[in-house]
Amino acid sequence: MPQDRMPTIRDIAERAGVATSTVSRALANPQRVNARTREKIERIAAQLNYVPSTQARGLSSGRTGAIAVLVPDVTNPFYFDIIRGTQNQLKAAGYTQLLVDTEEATDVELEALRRLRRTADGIILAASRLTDQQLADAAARQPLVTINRATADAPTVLIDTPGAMVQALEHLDSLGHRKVTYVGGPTSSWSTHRRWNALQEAASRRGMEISKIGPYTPKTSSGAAAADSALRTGATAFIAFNDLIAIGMLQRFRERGVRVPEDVSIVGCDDIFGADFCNPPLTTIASPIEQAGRTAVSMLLAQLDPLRGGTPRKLAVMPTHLEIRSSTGPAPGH
Amino acid sequence: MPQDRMPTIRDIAERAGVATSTVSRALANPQRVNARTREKIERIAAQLNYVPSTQARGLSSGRTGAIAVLVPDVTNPFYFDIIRGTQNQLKAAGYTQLLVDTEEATDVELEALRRLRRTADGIILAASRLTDQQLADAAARQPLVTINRATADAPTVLIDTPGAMVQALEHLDSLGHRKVTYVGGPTSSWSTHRRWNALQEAASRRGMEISKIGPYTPKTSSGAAAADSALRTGATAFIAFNDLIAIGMLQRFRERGVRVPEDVSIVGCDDIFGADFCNPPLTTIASPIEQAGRTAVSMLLAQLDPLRGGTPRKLAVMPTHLEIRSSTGPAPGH
DNA sequence: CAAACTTTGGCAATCGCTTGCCAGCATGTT
DNA sequence: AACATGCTGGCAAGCGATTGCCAAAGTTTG
Repeated sequence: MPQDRMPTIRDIAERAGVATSTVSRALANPQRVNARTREKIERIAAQLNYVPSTQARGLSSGRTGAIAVLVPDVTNPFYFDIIRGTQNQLKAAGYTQLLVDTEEATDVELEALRRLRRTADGIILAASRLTDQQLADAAARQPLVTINRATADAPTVLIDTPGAMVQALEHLDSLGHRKVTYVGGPTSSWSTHRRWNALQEAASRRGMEISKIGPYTPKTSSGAAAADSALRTGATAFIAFNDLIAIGMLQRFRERGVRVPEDVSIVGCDDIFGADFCNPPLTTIASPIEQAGRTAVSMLLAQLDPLRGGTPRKLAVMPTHLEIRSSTGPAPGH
Repeated sequence: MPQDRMPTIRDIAERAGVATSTVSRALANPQRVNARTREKIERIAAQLNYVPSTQARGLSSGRTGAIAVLVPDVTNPFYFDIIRGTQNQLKAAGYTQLLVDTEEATDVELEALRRLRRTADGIILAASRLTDQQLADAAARQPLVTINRATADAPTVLIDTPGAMVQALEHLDSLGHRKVTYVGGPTSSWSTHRRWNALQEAASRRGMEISKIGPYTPKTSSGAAAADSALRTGATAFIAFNDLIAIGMLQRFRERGVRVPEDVSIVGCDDIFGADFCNPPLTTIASPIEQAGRTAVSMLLAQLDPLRGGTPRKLAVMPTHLEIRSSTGPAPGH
């Protein structure tokens, strides 16, 4: 692999008969240099197939040109969409995306944050497992935007799932379900508490009976246990923390011969890839996940150079809606 | 955001009363320095919450500590498993993962490769759309490993899908299908040609009739057109380039009232997330995708420091098998 | 035509860390 | 006792870009 020394601005400078500083300016600051000189330099650069060293540039400028995206689990389709959103927007802005999987673990998250302090210009933190204090510390050290984890210390993108939870409850109510169970996500997840609170309140307002089981890991494989446990609550409808769990439950119900939606109804959350083609297709809370990723990037970039970005928003709330498919139906005996 | 100047080895050196070179060595090359000095330095470093600058380190050492992973489409679940695999292994080896979406476009891929020459220590190129010549050039410039794209110029990880394609054909044959259609992927995809060739050969050996339609974009949304077109071939069984297309076809058949597997059988490829819970569950060619990602990383790292890695392998072939579920059944009238 | 600007390009310091080379000292070897 | 070795740690030269400051040349202006 004979990768001969890469050309530097110095090589260009020599061939062009100018100083390196002129080359640097010609490339980064075109109007600072005479058009003829610039063209000459550009020509030589192209000819040498010159690529500036991000490293060296970063050293003097203090920026790395990279933004890190931290997600709890890269394989969770929910985060795919986030990543797709950030990827798009970052590329458009000329940034590189560093993808980090924090394995749903606080310490991994903290360690990543620490290392990245020098490696990335900013961080997008999806569904952080950190405490308020830890988040505040992190935000004080580096530009940060959180997704689905509100904090006073950093701009946040929230997907308004709780809002649609209420819709889901109404939907179930109108189908005659009086007793509903919420299938909770990981205890460390801020979202699951938020959703449960919204549900509780809405249920009591409508005089519906609601209970909670869990916590469950947000994977389809948790669905079996969740399904069994859910059945024991005696509820006729279940609202799952997310689609992964809901899909897992669907599979388990099928195994056990419990018919959906004839015997029980089930509502998922997120409308991830697969929610529309599982069996039966899942009624779920659809969220503009990808857009959340894009918005997070915008908010972060605005924070990075406040000059251009206008007033940086501190909070963006993404609208959601209930996507009714076939996993919900009339309560038995209705 | 008052991120006060970050501590450097110089700060540590001052407090420890040693030279910066000693600090550098204490941190990077522990046995090169007296134990007492080292401990002192380590203590101060911890106390200052020191994080070395990857940039500066890279400048002098010439390595960036980052590996780029290029995939044609981040939202394709197939690549997500690859990404999960690389992510795991890279983290274990202390590398950072740069994720780049090449948008199934040759020029985006080339440009990314160019930029990354200075930014990453090595590249993992999944399902590259490059020509042999372009690949050879890239491989000559930087350490490179390809996945599902064989080339003589770089180590390669291949998923032996063609092997299992033959199994799939046997399976269909034994169910009485005599006429099969292959639903092809993008023309620029090396894999689709490879699969089609394997199928053609196996079909002629077994005296089965095989035809091809396509190309189709590997998304579920292509499935509708694929399904309609597939039906017109008069075949009773279809083998799709990948699960995404297969799942899209499943949906379309359902819409059109074509029963699977009673009327037609369909085989997917990759066994991605969702293949087991779609309706009906998809018979597909299961591949150890995540392991392919891990293997690619190992091969790349072996290439990066040949000292440790032993003989770097030039080719790894991942075994596959046919996962029979419910989308295949006896041919009509059998 | 001189004073006052502008434009253009070079010099050199700097960013934070690594590393080759050397010197001082403690040990070990004849 | 003289000399070869081995440990440690400091000096200083990079790595490849950016940028403040300055000077020479070119333009405007009064």
